Amino acid sequence: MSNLKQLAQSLGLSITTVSRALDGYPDVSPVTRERVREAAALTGYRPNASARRLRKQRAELVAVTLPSDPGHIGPPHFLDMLSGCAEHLATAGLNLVIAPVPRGESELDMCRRFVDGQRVDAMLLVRTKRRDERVEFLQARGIPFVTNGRTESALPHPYLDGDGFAGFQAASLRFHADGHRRIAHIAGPQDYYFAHVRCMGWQAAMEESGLSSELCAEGAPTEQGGYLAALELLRHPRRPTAIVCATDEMAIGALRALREIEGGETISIVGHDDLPTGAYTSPPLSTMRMAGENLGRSFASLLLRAIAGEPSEELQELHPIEFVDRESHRRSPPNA
Amino acid sequence: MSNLKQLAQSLGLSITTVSRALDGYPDVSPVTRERVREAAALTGYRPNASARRLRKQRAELVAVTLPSDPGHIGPPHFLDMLSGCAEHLATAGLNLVIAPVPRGESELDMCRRFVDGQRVDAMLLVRTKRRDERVEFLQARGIPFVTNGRTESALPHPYLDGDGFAGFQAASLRFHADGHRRIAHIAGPQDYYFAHVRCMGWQAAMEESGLSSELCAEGAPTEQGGYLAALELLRHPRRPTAIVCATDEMAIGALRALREIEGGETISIVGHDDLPTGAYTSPPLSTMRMAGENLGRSFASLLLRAIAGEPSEELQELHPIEFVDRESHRRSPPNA
DNA sequence: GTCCATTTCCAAAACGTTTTGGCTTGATCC
DNA sequence: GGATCAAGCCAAAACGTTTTGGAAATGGAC
Repeated sequence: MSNLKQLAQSLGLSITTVSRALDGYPDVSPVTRERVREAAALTGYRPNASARRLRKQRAELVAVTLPSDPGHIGPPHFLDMLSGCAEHLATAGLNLVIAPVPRGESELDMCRRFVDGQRVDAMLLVRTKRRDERVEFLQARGIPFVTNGRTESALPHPYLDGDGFAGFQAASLRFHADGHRRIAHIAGPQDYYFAHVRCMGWQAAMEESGLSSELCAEGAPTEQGGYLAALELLRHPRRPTAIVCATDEMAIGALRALREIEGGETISIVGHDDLPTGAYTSPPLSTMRMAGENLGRSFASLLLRAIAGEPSEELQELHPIEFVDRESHRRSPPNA
Repeated sequence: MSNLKQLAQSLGLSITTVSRALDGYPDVSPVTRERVREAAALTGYRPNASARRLRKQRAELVAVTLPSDPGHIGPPHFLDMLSGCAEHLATAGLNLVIAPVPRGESELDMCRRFVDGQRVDAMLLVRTKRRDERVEFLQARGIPFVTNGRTESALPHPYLDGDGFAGFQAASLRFHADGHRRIAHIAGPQDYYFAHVRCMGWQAAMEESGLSSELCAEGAPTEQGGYLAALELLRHPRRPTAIVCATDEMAIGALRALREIEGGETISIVGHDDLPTGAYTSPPLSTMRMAGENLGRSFASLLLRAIAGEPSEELQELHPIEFVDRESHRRSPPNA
């Protein structure tokens, strides 16, 4: 509506003075400062965002790219995370834009568009792959970014991740300690870092316990993927007595498979993500979760510090994994 | 990186010509146009977003405000919807920013901030209440917007909604036709339009069938809310034999209550939203859903048409509700 | 050769802010 | 009384685009 020029004219002051008064510069007398502020509040003046952005050479925007597999963008609580992130970014005057990748375009193209048009000050990357071309691109361009999940990039970069290796190792060892000797893993697609590292954690536990690593089935990171993978495992001549699932969604699909197969209810299972729904499945799903609350806020904080120029090495958070014990991890103990 | 001036200089042309060549104006000769385009593609030139926005007086942004109840922002597939919306908006050069409402601030304040700073060209409102101050504000300001869900506003405004009344009426009548005579409703908070209208649909069916409307319990629109409401209903001296739940999340909570109570497994239940998880509950949850695919795209389309100035009356979509029959709606038929 | 129309290009203004580098004014100091 | 200084204000430039209103060159008609 109103702009600085009109406000200045109505006050009989220059644009400069009004601008500086509102920004609290010391070279404006307290009395004029107050006068300006009152007038601004009265007319509901707010600086034009585009103009400020142009002048300050900052987009005041952070983008997060969303993979566009229909139906499954990360875990359902992902939006909560984004929301928390956006909320914290807003306190620094930044807004979060969501940028789904249209079919036929790569996530890299998306990044390029945002970066080259100077549309964003930083980017948030999710679903990192072990070798992630987005990371390489942004590193080359020198654009601040934070990833949700690590990568195998040669150069260090800011990330926030859970220690999936330790988590899945511990979960598998727990099953071993409970007497299980045939412990299976339902793995996610191995080009994703998180899926790979969880699988490695399970494998390490198997080796450590002297157990076989043959009971591993890979599937899509969805209920359907978990369901199919579980069916595959259950076809094995010597069935597993416990299953460690890469995600809760996969675990929920696996639970369905267990219900459909005779004797399936005696098989223990554990997932990862702590989906709200997990408490309401039958049996209630035992699971794991990244420790720490309000992770969105942590992402925002990392982003802001990356924008401020802090070195990448200091912007890496590896959170421990904690167990959420419900019932599915201790069904009838194995007697074989 | 590079800007129009540099590009123009390197080509020995004026800024004007380069700009118009890239925009395909007819007063640039085909040969120079090609020359310019090649150079632009080569250097990866993209116009500075802020500058264009300032000059064109458009923010190229649409905001969606997110209520900040921790843990529950609409149904889990909400992000899919937003993603679809953002994707379609992007084809028109608009980006979608998510704007969670910080504690201590109202959704109205958020709207005001975005609108007065000319940060957005339009807004998307979710979780509409029957009387919604955001709607009133935006109408007064003349800012384009679309709501997810109707309101009781005096003036018409663009919306996209499911016909909850008809859906819940039909679901309740189906139970009646199946022989149920004690049909309960688990309702959401009644100041939300969707919750209110679903409750009304159930009530209408009760009247139509000559049944009592006493079996109604209200709760928070979460698993927990549904769980508690179900427990309340089951304490009634003459239990319901069927329950119509305002949302799937509430229905999933209610299912848990049914499992905990003796004889609960004979009670039929139906939800609304068609959450992916519903197919994996025990029993698989029968539910309802708004007809139409890619609703996000519909939202985007409505937004674009609202920005283009189409009258509100033509931007109202009321989608029918369709049933998704799984198992929970036909447990052992009532014999009382 | 003159005139007109068409093609092709461009200088300058505008969008609304922030920031630089002053300019006045009045007080203080010697 | 002149030099010095601080306080308070401001004109103008800059950010990078789009758009307006021509200007120069070309070609054709007479």
